[in-house]
Amino acid sequence: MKITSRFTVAVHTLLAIHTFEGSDKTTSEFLAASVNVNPVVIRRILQSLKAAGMVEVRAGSGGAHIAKPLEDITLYDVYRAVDCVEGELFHFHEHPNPDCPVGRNVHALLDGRLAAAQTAMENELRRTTLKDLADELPAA
Amino acid sequence: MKITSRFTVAVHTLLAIHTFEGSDKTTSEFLAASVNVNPVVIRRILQSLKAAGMVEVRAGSGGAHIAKPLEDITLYDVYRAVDCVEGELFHFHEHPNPDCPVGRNVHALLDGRLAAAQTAMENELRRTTLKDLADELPAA
DNA sequence: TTTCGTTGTAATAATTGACATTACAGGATG
DNA sequence: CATCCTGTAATGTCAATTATTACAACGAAA
Repeated sequence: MKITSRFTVAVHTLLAIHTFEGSDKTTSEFLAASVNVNPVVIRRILQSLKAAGMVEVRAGSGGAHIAKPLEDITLYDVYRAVDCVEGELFHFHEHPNPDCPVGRNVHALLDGRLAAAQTAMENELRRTTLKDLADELPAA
Repeated sequence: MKITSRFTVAVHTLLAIHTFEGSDKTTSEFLAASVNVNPVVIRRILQSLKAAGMVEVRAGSGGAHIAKPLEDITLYDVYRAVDCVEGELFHFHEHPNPDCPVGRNVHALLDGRLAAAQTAMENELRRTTLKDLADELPAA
């Protein structure tokens, strides 16, 4: 099982807007060409990013723009914005047998550990900002 | 997107074998009753655990047994054994536009960071052994 | 104000993976 | 050899992802 590509597509999209706004009209179609997905996919992701206050999208005239300094957007923020993982990363089998001492307790035993693992991953995503990435991009 | 429940089912299964072998015949059907899944699911997971040297399963006579000290089995080992995540946790969009400076470079920019996040999660799983869990189980 | 390019969003389909379930051949043991 | 089991293939269902078409609403410019 993999985390949906919405996440990497969203990061890609933000970097592309940053790179091209000013020189090009960053429409969903333009962005879709860089990412190589359907423009509708980009529009939906832009909606999520807009809801998170990261971009501004103009309805009629077209074009998306960065609405927040890149150094204030971490990979974790994007990950959250596009909702890659609803709630828990690990999937529990729902109905262990309550009449079994193991079944009755697995959930409690594991929950904390699994949450810690997920948090460790998420904290690692917090360490990178989009500015870090933009700075490493060769000049357009 | 969630990581398959095979992982938590496998941990549950190992703990159940540990708890009941000696007092009960730990057949796939018996274990399935504790976890509350189909016995075939258990048999398939037992195959993975056997391949990883964690259990021994007897073909004709029935019953699974722990084949390795619980303190030598970490959550990470189980996670690996059942192959929750084939390779990379994060899913990349496969064909970004190579003619775009962003498309050409996103992969390289992100790969290291995403791998670090995944590793952080996996390292956290290494911190818990099945013995830790078994010790916290109320006596059968 | 009409036109034109874009966004926002619904509807639909294709694809994929998980999990359940049935079925049965082939061990092991009394 | 009769009886439990395991090992595994085949099939079905369900949910989530992504692609794609279609179109109403919107904004700016002619």
